[in-house]
Amino acid sequence: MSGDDRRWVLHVDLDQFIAAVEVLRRPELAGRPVIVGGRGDPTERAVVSTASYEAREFGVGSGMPLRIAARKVPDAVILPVDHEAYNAASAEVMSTLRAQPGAVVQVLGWDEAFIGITTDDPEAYARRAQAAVLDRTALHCSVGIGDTLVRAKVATAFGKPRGVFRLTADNWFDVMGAKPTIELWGVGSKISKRLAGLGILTVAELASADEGAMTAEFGPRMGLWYAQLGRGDGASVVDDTPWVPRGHGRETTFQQNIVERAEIEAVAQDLLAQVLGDVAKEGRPVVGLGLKVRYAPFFTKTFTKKIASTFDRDVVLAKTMELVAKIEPDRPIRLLGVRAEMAMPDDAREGHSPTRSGW
DNA sequence: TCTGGGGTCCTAGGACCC
DNA sequence: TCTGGGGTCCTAGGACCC
Repeated sequence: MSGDDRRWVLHVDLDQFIAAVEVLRRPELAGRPVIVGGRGDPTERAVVSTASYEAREFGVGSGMPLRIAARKVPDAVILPVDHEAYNAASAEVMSTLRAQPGAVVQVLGWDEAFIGITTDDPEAYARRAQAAVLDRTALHCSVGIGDTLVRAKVATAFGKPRGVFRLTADNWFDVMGAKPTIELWGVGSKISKRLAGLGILTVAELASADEGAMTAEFGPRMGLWYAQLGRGDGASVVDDTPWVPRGHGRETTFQQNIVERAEIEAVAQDLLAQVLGDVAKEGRPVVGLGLKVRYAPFFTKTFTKKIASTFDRDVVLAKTMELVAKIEPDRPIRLLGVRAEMAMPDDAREGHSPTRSGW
């Protein structure tokens, strides 16, 4: 250990993770445009989960309707989503990261994680982590290095693919200051438009935005949060406290819109049974229910209901059907979703497990 | 061109109580 | 009569992320 040891946040992000996992088990696909989404049938209602870099050249990206993606890349290989395969690959990646010396690992999703470390050479540490992941899983990743979680997360994009990039208070404004606000993590199309309405177009402008104007527009919490985001400031401690899920939900989009009451009720019961299966694994009681309805062509409505804490399936079913009864009759729906909120254990009170507002 | 599925967190506004 | 004030809980919806 030298006197230059400092705490760093690393953000590790696998490159085209889902497509890469598919290519690994089907090596003949290497170099071809691969698109993974839905059940792999581009005539169905579904969207792209991940496209390989070869497919991205044609303008295909995550979230795009599969139908459109197939049209853009006529000779693409289109594959169904295989959760089990990605779970297994993800578990190997995360265990490799946890095995790095001194690493505190906070998993963000299938294909990304923060690592908290103390070192005098974060780039060297990042390169060793990349090599370890490649050696163990044959998957490539990019690493962002930062002095806060936000800066590390944003840095990763500049390291892609297979690279390393460092973003700290020293170079944040040089790198990000002139960029549009939508490039920040947590600012999407809606918020960036509202910011533009306040005359805030760039990250630098957001960083120095008037606090009063921000809280007036977005509320006391989010207003200050967005301004902080513009500065890249915020938490710098990686938290490896195990995640405690707040609830579980299932939803399904119908290939043809449905309207029959009996059919809607049957689907709701089926979704609820799946949800309760997931909930049962947690061994925690249900304290709330939610029903999501997307009326055709595209208008979403949600109904929620708090209930007395219960494990009783009949009670939960009856309460769910009360929500189903609120669905407008004779109006075609394209999506139905059911969600159950669970009681939080005492040791996972607010502030204990990580939350976005803590970043 | 037509928009999945699984999540989290925040806010506005109404209901209700004292 | 132009109709308090504060607090809490609940519902619905918005926004974002992977």
